[in-house]
Amino acid sequence: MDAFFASVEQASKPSLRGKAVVVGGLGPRGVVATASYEARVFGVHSAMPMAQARRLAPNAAYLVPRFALYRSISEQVMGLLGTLSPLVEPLSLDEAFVDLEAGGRAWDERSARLAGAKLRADIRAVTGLTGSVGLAASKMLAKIASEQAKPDGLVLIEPGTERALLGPLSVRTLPGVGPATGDHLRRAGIHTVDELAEAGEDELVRLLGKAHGHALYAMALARDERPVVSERETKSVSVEDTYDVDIHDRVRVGTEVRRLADRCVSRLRGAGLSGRTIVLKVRRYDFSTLTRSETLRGPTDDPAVVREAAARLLDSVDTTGGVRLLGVGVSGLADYTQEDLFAQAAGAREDGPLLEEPEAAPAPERQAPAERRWPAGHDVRHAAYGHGWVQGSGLGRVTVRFETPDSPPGRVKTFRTDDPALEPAEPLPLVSRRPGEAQDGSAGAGGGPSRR
DNA sequence: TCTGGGGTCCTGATGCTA
DNA sequence: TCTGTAGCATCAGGACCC
Repeated sequence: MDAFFASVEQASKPSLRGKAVVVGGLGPRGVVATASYEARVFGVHSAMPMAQARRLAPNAAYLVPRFALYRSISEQVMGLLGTLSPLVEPLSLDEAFVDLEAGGRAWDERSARLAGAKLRADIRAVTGLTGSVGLAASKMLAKIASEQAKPDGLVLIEPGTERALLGPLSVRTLPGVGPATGDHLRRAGIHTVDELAEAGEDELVRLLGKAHGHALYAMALARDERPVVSERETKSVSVEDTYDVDIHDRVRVGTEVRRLADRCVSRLRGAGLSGRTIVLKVRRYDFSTLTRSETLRGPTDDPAVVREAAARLLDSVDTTGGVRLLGVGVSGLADYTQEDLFAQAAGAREDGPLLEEPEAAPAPERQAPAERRWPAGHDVRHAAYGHGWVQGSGLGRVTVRFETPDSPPGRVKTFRTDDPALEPAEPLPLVSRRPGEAQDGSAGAGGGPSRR
């Protein structure tokens, strides 16, 4: 999907269509999750600090992500992919590989193109959004093709042309080559995929280590035999919070770690999992990050056990100077719990039950005391004016634009934050459905094989 | 007012055990 | 019984991805 989060926001808010939209954390330490193509013109891109984005594009709309909405749209799109093949490998909410051969939907260039074009039309019909399709003989090449296809396009890499196409591209084009590896290779005089291939396997292994060296050499020769895997087991579950202001108080650090442990266990249990290894993550005031872990005798999903382990790990960490981030994770997962953990839990169990927290609970320092919160971009309903979304709030006022996905751009009104006529609302569907129409979007989808 | 959150995979050091 | 070693598990950190 193209600029997925920002596109969803533009589809649901007519006044933002064609405008620069930036979705991400709005706190002092937020970063950009997605920028619309209009915002990218100003140099705004993913992972950029929000403060920098605001300097570059002061007039853009800044919105917080609405993951529940994105997830529901993602499910519609994945449903469409599922009609193409039993082998669909989601990479994220907005990306997936599809093995079209396994679905019997494509057998040559023409049928593949047809399938890809139909898929793009179906995505647009069902979600109102644009998606790009990369068609190729391997996952690596399909991924590169889809990057080239964005936005709103389709690119097919013909068999036999792969090496000629890859050769002149930057090594950074290859999946798995990030800033560090890119720098490493540049210092060795390797800039392009051709130069990577010329360097030879032994040299790449020497430079980058065994696994990365072999893998990169194979990719440079356009060799990628990795299959599309539809079922992937979760390997770890973790939660972390970055605090608006560094925490110096050791007692407070302990409280936050317990809270994170509970949230982590909550997620673990929600997934029906338990785990053996507890991991504590601490990012200090100077951005240095350290992790400490402890492996138990058996898997647990007991909040008291995880809390205790996290507290023990915290004991071994120096937090003087302050911490900006804390995280708790569990790995070594199993889909059962070992009841035989009495010895470990004996001292901890009296700590009481899991403190359930709502998913979007704000960290305490972000929470305005006893005031209703109106996050930018979230939907609201007003008794007199109908459906709208929060354009901004502060100083006891909230500004709302009244419009819906299929209305023209709407008018703006400002209310007191405690106005009883105003209440939070569920997002509306991006594409209005006619009576009797299928909700799952599978009607008419018969797409074809494309790799993604 | 630089630098989120949730993941995966790899590497090297270290210690245990057969 | 002692010693050397191969292999494995654990731990910490780093790179990468979306």
